[in-house]
Amino acid sequence: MEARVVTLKDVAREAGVSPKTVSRVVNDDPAVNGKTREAVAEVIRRMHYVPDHAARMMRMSHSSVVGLMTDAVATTPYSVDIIRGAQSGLREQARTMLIANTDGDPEQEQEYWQMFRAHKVAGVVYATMYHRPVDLGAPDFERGVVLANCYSARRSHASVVPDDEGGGYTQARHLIELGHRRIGIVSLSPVLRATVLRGAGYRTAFAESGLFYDPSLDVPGFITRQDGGEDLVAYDTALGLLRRTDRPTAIICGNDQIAVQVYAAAATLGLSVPDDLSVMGFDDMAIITHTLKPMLTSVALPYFEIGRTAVDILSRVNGESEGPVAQQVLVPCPLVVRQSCRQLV
Amino acid sequence: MEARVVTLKDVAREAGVSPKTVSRVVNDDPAVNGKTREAVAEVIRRMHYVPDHAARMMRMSHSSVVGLMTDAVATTPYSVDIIRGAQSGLREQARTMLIANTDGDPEQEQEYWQMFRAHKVAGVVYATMYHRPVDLGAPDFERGVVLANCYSARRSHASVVPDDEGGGYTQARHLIELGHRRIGIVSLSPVLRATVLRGAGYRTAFAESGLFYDPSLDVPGFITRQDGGEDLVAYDTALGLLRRTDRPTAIICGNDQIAVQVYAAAATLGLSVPDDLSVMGFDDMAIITHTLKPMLTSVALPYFEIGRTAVDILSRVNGESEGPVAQQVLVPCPLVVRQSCRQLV
DNA sequence: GTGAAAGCGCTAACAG
DNA sequence: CTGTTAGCGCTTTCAC
Repeated sequence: MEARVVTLKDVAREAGVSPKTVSRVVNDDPAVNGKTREAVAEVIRRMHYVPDHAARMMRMSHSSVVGLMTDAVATTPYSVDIIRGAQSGLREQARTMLIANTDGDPEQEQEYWQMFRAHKVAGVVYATMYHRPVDLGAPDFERGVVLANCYSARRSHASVVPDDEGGGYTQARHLIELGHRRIGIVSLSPVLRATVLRGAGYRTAFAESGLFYDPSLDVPGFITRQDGGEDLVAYDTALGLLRRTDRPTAIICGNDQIAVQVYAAAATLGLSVPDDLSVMGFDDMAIITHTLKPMLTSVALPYFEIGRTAVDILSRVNGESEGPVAQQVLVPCPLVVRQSCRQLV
Repeated sequence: MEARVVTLKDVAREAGVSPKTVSRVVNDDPAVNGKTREAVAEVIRRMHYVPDHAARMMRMSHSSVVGLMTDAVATTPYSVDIIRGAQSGLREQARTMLIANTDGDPEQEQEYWQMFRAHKVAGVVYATMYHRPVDLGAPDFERGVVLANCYSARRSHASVVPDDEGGGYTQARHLIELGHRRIGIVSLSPVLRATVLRGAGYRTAFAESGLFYDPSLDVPGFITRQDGGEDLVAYDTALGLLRRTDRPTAIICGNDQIAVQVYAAAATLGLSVPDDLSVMGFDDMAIITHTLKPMLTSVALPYFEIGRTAVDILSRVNGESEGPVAQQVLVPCPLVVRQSCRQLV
């Protein structure tokens, strides 16, 4: 059954035209007679002809494939949506995606850069699990590179990151609008960029409303150990916050996982969410937000949009589309209101 | 700076040998003098030569790229590990992966099959989010196809699926070994294959130990609506179970999300886990198992292994490696013991 | 509008 | 052990 794959030539012979004409039809070259085009298209369909990507790529010396390099994105529930977003954008551009997961290993990363070069990929989206600065291992990569969820401290590459500061602002602002004046914060590890940026957002929102930012109400939910591991301490720190005589009426969480701990701490003290305590999450992970009772109000990390935007920018970087090249894009983090925050009378 | 890419010929000229010799070095053909090889390798390194994948592929008429088609795997926290596993296997085979996410849309799937053909992929791993039967849209696809987390009812393709029955057995067995005799079950939607298979596992374990399987102790945690959506009813059904005068000493959950609800129901009734109630999860999703207090004992869905095994089988299906072709592979679901199940005295 | 010729970068098949 | 020749399937260039 080793049926030879049908080629351009086969189609040409069958259709009684030259290979070049078939090529023109395949590539939507307008310089083909309408009738000829139809006839050829018919033969193509009938013979199930599919253009050989390799041959085409060789001739055109670049591919319609985009490389996606990730440290652990494909690996984590948090950020897979970057991939989906990228895919969605590429589909519209009739391109496809070669995926490389480095697990954070520089050696693997080096290998994959090589591979991307070998494949002559049209560009690379470099995505990270955490929002952080990166220093690319392949400064000599010829094609466009766009960073997703990370950025180049030296600004050597375009990047797309979540607007963490805006997200923090949104968290605080929503609670303030609901009438809360005494707001606790259980944040992510202080070593994370997100923590710093969101902190700035909280402060702006507080200041706007004449609220005093009280550092003693801002406690860590995770602590990064020397060895790089993380300890989830949110239950205890939240408990501390809630045991105060002047306990906050609302708590802003660094992520939804922390919110779970805050719920638990509240339950331990017999406090009800949202009656006695409003809780605001971050990330909007469905698996948590929908599982908690009451369902968690959260600010979403727009991973899909990030992936999507990254490939859009990529096509511009490579000069294949119109518009100015955006060096840094901040994607907004939208508020998703559910039942964990209540209006204070 | 539009520096032309360095080719085999360039390297050959520079090294003073024929192109074919360079080709031999690149491909580790033993028929090359050690000294020549060293010299050529040196030039390759110096000139940053990377073999052109397209040209190579064209000549060899098949690619080193494997296609991964998924409905929503890349999309969900549950099953991304299939991708990681596949990637890990491919890396060892020095291959790479083209990824296609159909979002369950048959039209997209059709498009992507075309694309895989155009790329002359060496084979395709077809992965689904849920363990379920599939009917492939591309019966005429020439290369090997291996199903991951799904299977062909007509047995037309090799498949790799989790051993749900064994997993159910493991859940029940562990509790029985801890001395539990009265075991409740809060399962996934009864329409799911996993539910049926695990049910068989429970029964086997019960029967083995002379335990009576009481249907009234087996309640749904999710209910599938007519429109295909799912309602999480585990909190209420678990409450029902725990309010019985002859309440179970342990509950087996259909997944970790259900376990969260069971914890909540127990808390509502003032029951402590694991002192008053042992809870057994399924899936072993770190984000849940580690967040719950006490941490959840669960049976893992071996997604990584499934992806990994799928590409291993693929290389055999294509006759590129030794060993008999396995038509159906059941990957075991290992028990992960944490603190939510206790020994009954 | 259409076709003929050339060649992209590589490797299979054969010589030497 | 090494080199030569040919050609994979397509697109570019330039004729017609």
